Amino acid sequence: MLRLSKLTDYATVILSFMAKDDLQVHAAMEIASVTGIALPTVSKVLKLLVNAKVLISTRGAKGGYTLAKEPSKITVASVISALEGPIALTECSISQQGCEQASGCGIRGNWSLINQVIHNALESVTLADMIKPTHAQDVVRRQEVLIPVASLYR
Amino acid sequence: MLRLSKLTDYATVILSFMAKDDLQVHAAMEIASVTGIALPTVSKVLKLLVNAKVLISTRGAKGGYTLAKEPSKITVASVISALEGPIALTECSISQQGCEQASGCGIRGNWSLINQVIHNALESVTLADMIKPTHAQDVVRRQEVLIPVASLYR
DNA sequence: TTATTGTGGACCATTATAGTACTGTTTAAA
DNA sequence: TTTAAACAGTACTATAATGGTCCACAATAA
Repeated sequence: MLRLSKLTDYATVILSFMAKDDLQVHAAMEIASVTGIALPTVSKVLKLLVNAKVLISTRGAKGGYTLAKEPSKITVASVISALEGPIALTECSISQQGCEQASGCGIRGNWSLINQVIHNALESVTLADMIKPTHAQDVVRRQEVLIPVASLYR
Repeated sequence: MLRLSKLTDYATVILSFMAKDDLQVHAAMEIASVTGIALPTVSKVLKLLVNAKVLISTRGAKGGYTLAKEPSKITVASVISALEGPIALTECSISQQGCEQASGCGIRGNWSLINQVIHNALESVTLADMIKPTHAQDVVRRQEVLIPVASLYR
């Protein structure tokens, strides 16, 4: 369904929480309790975000995670690719290998065009955009009770 | 990986074949042998495309499938949603139900914006666009050997 | 009436995903 | 120097989604 994974969804929730007080160090435990996502799962997501250089980690006591850049420089595209690998709708868009062989297939070239459009769309939205309210109604609703993300998936 | 399913990929291959001689009726068997996709799988895809009103089917002997509209009026978005359901990146974009409850979550409103952008991108590309060569190099390569799609997935 | 062709549903094997656990490494602080 | 806090890496399991196949049924042209 052209859907992104739960982990990616979690990542956006986690990052938007961290973006609220940029620069501050957050431990995995803290993030888990605030977001309502289980600790091991939070850990997994954070690790992936560190590998993708979206976050910076500090080991040891008083350690934790910080944003690697300011929210306005973290793109949605980078978050998605951190969690799900390269953004590419079709198999052949990733491995040029397979595509070369099936070069007779005219369509495949055009998929890359579509990929480009989508990638641009995701590249143009940043974490800073994600945390600011879009619609008037959302502003109103923001004052309501905050429900843990995990409860959505049940 | 934000990837669309194999079946969707097959659908584009099948549709692009059918678009070459619009109006003509093609039996599932014929399509299977031309594309190199197994007959049962082709059938499955065709059935879904009929349900989504992308194709029209004729039963009985000499029956088969035809495009329901001209290629320039069949959008990539309609093909994708035929195979994979509604195009929506996040869970809450589909079921307003769950989203209402978690209205405190500020991010979710912004996902719908991204969804919109992507949907528009996919809506703007038609089957007619898919079958015409995009890049100069593709035109050259088009003369090479044609390899069945199925072989890409192995 | 018969052969041909699509329809609908059910089914199973394979793979991907989500979630968890465990062991190791680093470092602040006592 | 020791200890506890916190991240790192890897491996594992259960569940769900996907891909692929098959069969009994319905429709239609010859």
